[in-house]
Amino acid sequence: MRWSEVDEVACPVARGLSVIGDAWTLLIIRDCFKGYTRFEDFQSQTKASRATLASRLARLVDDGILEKRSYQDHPPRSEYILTAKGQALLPVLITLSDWAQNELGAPPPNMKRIHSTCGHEFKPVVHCSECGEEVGNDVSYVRS
Amino acid sequence: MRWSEVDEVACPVARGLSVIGDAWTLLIIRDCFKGYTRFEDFQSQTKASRATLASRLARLVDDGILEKRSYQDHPPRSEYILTAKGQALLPVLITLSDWAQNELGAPPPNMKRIHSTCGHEFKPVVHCSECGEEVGNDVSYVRS
DNA sequence: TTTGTCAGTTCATATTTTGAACTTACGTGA
DNA sequence: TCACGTAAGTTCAAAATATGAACTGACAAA
Repeated sequence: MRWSEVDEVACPVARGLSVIGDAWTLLIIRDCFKGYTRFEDFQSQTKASRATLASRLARLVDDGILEKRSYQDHPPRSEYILTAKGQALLPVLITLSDWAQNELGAPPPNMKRIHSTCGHEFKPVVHCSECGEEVGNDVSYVRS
Repeated sequence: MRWSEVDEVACPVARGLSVIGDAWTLLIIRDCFKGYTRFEDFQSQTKASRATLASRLARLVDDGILEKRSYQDHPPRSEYILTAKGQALLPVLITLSDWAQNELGAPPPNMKRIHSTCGHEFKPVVHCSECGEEVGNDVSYVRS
């Protein structure tokens, strides 16, 4: 099976990965969260080749993760903005970043994550929707 | 820059993606969480080509995400088990799966996620480590 | 007039991925 | 004993993708 066909698999992880699971894509989205919006920004931040970058951006627009907006007509210039669908990826980025820091010894990001409501820099803590308690490694999967 | 060089970038997201950010890798890890351990299992579940699968498994072992255990010597047969580092990826998989279900309309997984401590199927809810309240879209990033 | 910016595209060359067949070593049933 | 079946890969040629560098087009600033 080609990677381009994973979107046909009936599994939410596979479907998610068909959109954001290849090289460079999540790096571009990370930059969107940092506030970057333009082609040249993405190029200098990710260092992906220009051709790859152009194709990734087009796919993300196609998939409704980014919105392409023209900010000038002559010459045509565009910027890319996260849609709601794209913004909903924040938890994925957060958990990935935390995993890399805890398990790979990756350096902390050069950005602080602030909970706007309380104003503090924070770590995300996962709780159980049913009992309200914090969830750690006490998760298991059973066939349904 | 080649994708194989992203591991040199000083950013936790990039470092994380250098390990799990390419096609097939996270799909293999998903299967590990489902309890699969063998080459043929991964092949029939992911449908990645055998060559790609072999190279991904080797990389995951190299990176300490999976442990390769021999379960028979003649002929040599191995199984792959998640290490603690690998198990720590569960939140990434959960958030990705939930995003795909909510935003892509992906079907629910064929597995139930159980909070062993309380015994219920649950949804993960992210809380703020500082104020304890639930965190939604009220997250912002500022340069530090 | 030269240089710079921006959002790409084009191109020839590398690198990766693909499916299919092959390998090795055993077990099973006829 | 012979033909299959299983398992974990490897090998191969062909196809698909990615790469860096150069180019484009339209403008702006020095």
